[in-house]
Amino acid sequence: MARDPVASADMSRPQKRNSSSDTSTKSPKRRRLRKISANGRGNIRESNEVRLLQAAETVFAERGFSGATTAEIAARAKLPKANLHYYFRTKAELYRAVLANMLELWLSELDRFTAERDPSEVVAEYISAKLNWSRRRPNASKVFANEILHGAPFLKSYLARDLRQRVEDKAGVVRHWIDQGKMRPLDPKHFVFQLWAVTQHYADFEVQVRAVLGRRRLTEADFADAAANITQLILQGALISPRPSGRAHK
Amino acid sequence: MARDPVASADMSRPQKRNSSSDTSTKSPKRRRLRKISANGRGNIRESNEVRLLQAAETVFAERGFSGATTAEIAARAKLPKANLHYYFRTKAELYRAVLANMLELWLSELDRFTAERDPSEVVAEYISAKLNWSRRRPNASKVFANEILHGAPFLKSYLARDLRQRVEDKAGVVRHWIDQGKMRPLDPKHFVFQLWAVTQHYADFEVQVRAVLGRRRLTEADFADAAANITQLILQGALISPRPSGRAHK
DNA sequence: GGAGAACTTGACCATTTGGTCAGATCGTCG
DNA sequence: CGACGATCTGACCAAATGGTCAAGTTCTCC
Repeated sequence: MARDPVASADMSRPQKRNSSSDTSTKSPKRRRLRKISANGRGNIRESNEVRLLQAAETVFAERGFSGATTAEIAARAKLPKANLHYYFRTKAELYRAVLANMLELWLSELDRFTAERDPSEVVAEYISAKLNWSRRRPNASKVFANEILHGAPFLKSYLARDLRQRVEDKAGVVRHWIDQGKMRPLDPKHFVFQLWAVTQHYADFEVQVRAVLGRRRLTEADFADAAANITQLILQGALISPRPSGRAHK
Repeated sequence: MARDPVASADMSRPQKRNSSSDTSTKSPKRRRLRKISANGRGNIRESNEVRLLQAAETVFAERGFSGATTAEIAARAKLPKANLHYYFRTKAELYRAVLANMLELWLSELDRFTAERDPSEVVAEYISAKLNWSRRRPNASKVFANEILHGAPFLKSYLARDLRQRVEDKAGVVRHWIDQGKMRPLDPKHFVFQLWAVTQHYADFEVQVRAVLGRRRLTEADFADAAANITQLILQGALISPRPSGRAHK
């Protein structure tokens, strides 16, 4: 129950004109205040919003923002189209909600990058976690990829503010590890890009991966292979395993 | 809009132009037979097709297949829309042309993977080459990425045939290198995925990269940094540099 | 029990958009 | 020069689609 992802949708409620000015959400008009009778049960709104969000994630992933139709989303959610527009006034608002819904999850994955921890452990964990997202929620990744691919009309400010800051911070941690001789001297930001690239690839380019591997679907084993390969590549390529010779470790 | 653009060859659209005058010479799949007067100069058709293809690449990259409008493409090519449809009967046909136009270039880059050559040299070259494509023709990469992202409706067969076979072949080469102790024992296909992922990332996720790096545009220096990072990561992570002492690694 | 909010939905509508057409105009070659 | 195909293009059109409405139906709570 809890895990209400809709919470983040808050910011997308009072949506209005869009285009590229996303931060301007001033909420000029409070949406119908939801009664939400304390009744712990049967919150119709929540139930329907979740269904719509899930359907939307799938459709947006498959068709992109322009290619997706509210009719198809509604159909997939098994609701009449007019009902979809009752919960989400516009396609853009629904799209925003889907994005917000996912960013919340992603951003936090970088939290484990802290100077005190051991980089090889952190990196291995991160790869595993991101790869898991690619496996469990490929559509979320695809919607995000599609958004970025087309110039991030809705996420420009998110990228420039939150994400940039976050990476800036974590780059500091990586730099610290480098200074400590735990990592090779590489550019921290590019290192992060590389991590993102290889892990998200399995969701975004899933069709290609499947075609090349000759699979009808990517199996758990395929992801295990991917994880093993990526981990080895990154750990060997970017980390410096504590050698008996040099300075102490841990 | 057409539900499924895949329709491999939906040229069934009867042009109903007339009933005979066209010599009914549908001989080769080729459309209207181009006179191509030996006139070495001013081949109008070619000139216009090129302009349309370039405009289309840009628009498809920015908007995706569904989001792109033939009107915008035509405008960008500075031609009336009807003229666009004179050269490319449908949006799908134009889109196909854009894709084909690029695959031709990409597929060949893998040619350098031959057993005789030194892997570290080959890989470094490949990374550099792919990264160059990302820099010089980001739109081509984006159109491709978008196509794959949405299930490769137009490229399914290409992926399953040509690409798969090509990777299969090159995987053999990588395996050979591994057997020779020149590379670490990794999965060859996943290794290729990793190469693609990190290099194309700079074209497909350009906006994100720019945002995080705080650049208005990615500079040559940025790509140099990327190349250095990727090369180090991959070479250190996947190759085994000839050690004076025994080959014992690990 | 019933007032009013929350929710539902079929019917509509204004735009957008891919694609067509028929009548010009241009270019080339015998 | 004249024929004829290649090229050009403004005007259209039918289908698709985002979004609106107003008339219901269901819930909640006093």
